[in-house]
Amino acid sequence: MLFGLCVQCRVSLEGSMATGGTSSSSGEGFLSRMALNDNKAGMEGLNRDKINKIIMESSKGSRFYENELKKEQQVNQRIERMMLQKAHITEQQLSKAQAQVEKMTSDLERGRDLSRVIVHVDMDAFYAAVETRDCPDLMDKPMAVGSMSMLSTSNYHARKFGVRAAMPGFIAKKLCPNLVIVPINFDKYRAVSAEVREVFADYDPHFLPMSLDEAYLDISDHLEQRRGWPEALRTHLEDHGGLQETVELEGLSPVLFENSPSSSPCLQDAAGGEVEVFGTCAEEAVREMRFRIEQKTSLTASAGIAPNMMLAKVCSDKNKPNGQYRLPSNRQAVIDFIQDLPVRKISGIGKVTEKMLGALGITSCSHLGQEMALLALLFSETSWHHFLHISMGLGSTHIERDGERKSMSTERTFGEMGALEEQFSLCRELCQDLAQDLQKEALKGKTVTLKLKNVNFEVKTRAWTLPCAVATTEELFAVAKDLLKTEIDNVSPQPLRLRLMGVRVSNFASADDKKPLQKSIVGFLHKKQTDSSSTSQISSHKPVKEHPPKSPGQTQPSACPSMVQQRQGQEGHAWVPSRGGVEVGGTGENQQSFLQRPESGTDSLTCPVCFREVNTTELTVFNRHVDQCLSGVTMGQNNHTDTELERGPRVCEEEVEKEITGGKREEGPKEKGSELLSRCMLDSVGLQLDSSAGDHTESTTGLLLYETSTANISLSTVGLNPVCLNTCPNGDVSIHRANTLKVSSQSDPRVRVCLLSPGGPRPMTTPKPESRDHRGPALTCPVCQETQDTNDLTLFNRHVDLCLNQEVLHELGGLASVDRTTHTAPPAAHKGPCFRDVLFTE
DNA sequence: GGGGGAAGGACCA
DNA sequence: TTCCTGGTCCTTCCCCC
Repeated sequence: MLFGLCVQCRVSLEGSMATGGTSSSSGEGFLSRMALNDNKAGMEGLNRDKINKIIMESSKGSRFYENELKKEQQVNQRIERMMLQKAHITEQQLSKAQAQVEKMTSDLERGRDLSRVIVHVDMDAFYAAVETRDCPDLMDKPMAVGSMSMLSTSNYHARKFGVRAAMPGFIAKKLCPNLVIVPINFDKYRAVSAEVREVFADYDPHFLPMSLDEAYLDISDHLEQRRGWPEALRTHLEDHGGLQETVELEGLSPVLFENSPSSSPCLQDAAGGEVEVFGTCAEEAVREMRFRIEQKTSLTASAGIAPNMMLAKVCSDKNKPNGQYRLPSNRQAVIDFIQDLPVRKISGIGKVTEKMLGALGITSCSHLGQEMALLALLFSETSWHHFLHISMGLGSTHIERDGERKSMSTERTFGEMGALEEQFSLCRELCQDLAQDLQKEALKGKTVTLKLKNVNFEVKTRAWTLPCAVATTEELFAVAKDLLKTEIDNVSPQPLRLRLMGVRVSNFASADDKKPLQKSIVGFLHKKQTDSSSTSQISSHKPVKEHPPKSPGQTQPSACPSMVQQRQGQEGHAWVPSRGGVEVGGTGENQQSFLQRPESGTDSLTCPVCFREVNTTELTVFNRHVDQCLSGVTMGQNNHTDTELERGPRVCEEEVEKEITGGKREEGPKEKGSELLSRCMLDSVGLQLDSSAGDHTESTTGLLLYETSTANISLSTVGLNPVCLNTCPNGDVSIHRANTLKVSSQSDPRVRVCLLSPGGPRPMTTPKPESRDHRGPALTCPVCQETQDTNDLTLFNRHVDLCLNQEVLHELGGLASVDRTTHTAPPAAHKGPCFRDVLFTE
């Protein structure tokens, strides 16, 4: 393990923290949460009092110390509350809880699985070992990797002075003035880690890396095969030139395999080199793995072998460094092993939990088992279930691979920063970095969180959830900057004095959000069929056969936001509705899927690759077309030109953007821009406006007016900038696939639709900060351009709708006028921000 | 009262 | 002079239905 923040905790309430904030084991007085944790390999027998005194003297009075003090007091208050609760527990409650615990225990016992052989491998003092290997001068010196601010790990010489991971370098220097601090070099460690992982893969191709220096492996299948292996496959040549010499010179770790002597002696190979033959059992396989790692990297590893992940992790620490430990796969051995194990040894029990359990007199896993009824009454269900598993020696026997990522973030610590420009500039940089990371993994998330740590080490997080997933720098920054501004306003006129800023994206709502551009066609189709919340009606559409997914190099370009949005929209993502205008993502009957027959009633299906209608309802024929399209994309030889397939929609967008925002529109007649916009919008989804009914003009206010009886209009291409839309009375307008507008009307054959074109005549204005609350972005009406004196999103949406209605009606000949400033309507049913709230800020 | 979002914190490497 | 970074999960609080 590297960099674990493992500070020894006091385990009783008697500490004076609760009263005065400091306690002492030596009469000197110190914060227990800051005291040295010497429960680590190479730190046995240290003078803890002396070391703690130095640590406290270096820290006392600092802002960090004050904050730690505050946190310690909070924990103590938690413990006091818990003890109060405990005092009120009745015998009856306890026996009821006991019955519950017993039932669960027997259920868990029945499900105990001892069949797997799980290995946890941990490289010994990894970063320090790499640096020492590459710079032999460091061999006999106390050294650590990190900076004066923070150390990542230390070698065994340094540990003798109390220097360890997660300790600031300046304190380490006080403990050990001769300490050599080597700057961290992640690239180097990554390269070595890759070599180690190559070895892991030979034993479990699906191993689970936990960090650069740690991994879990399930070697059950390997052992199965290994039993039949001839000796030659289990024989490895020892490289004397590198490793062994180094290890002996370093004196950092014991001689190879000191703790797990080989079952077979070294033999001479034909060339005179020494070879090592390994056996077929689990210990031998792991010993071989460690041998090969050492041969390959000159670095040593420790390992634990057990029937589950929790136990394997504990076992790997048992014979560290350069050792291994196997816990036999039988129930009694597991129970015996767990009995005296300190709870703090268990992954997941940190200093706070240890302290809380300690207050109840629980320090070992056997105590945990004895007090389960009490714990069931004092802790949450999740917590006591976890405790019960630990007390029974149960853990995961299935190594979860390819677990879904839940969030992605980036943060930076710096010297005090108070200047606004600097803060906003950094915020943008962070958004940019994060956007790049998101792009690498093709991720988009709905929740953007800003993390701030002030100079007093107080951490604040402020989050905002959007109706649709975002990923670009601008999208992230639009939210993050508003969150930041709100925090700045909150402390105004004082400056916001920061020492850390971070931006996080989470709430990857669905698999489609995560990999919007890597979805197979069958996934695309199935999504539509299985998503009950989707608006699609796959009427008459049976499952379509699977097509091979495109290779990474053939994925669609993701650089263009509107295209991404469009593709997402095709996959059924809802565009959160605003009041009064169009209803989106609902269950309206007007909504269609791509595979739905066109409104015209002709028997055809729309190809999801080329977006064209195929005049058939025969799925085999349709599939053949899709196949051809796909292979055309793959081979670059489609019925359609490269330009159409690869650049078509994109080019259209660019043309549109140029038309709208550039000089073209002003150069030529207005109709030209409108025509191009219309054509491109429709082309981009392969749909056509009914020319006999479609008719549109551009107004002086930037509104594009459509008159049509039946049409599908893509909004994505005009989505480069905010788009508003509304309808005239009697228009049945809906958005399906999130960005395609469908227009039809039973009552009026000529429905009129209005789109507010992007880059319209009115620039967005800066919101008035004083009119905002702390909950989110400022609200500026995109129609009247007035910053609204309300924080209520419902009222704001209502205002926008009213403004739009007025604007539209005016454009279409005018009916009734609407007072934009009146907000008399009942509040809308939805909560939270809508699409507009996000886009129409600054 | 339950669901869900926001905020904060514990814990990990 | 100086105490990290990036991630997951859980708890608590609060609002809304």
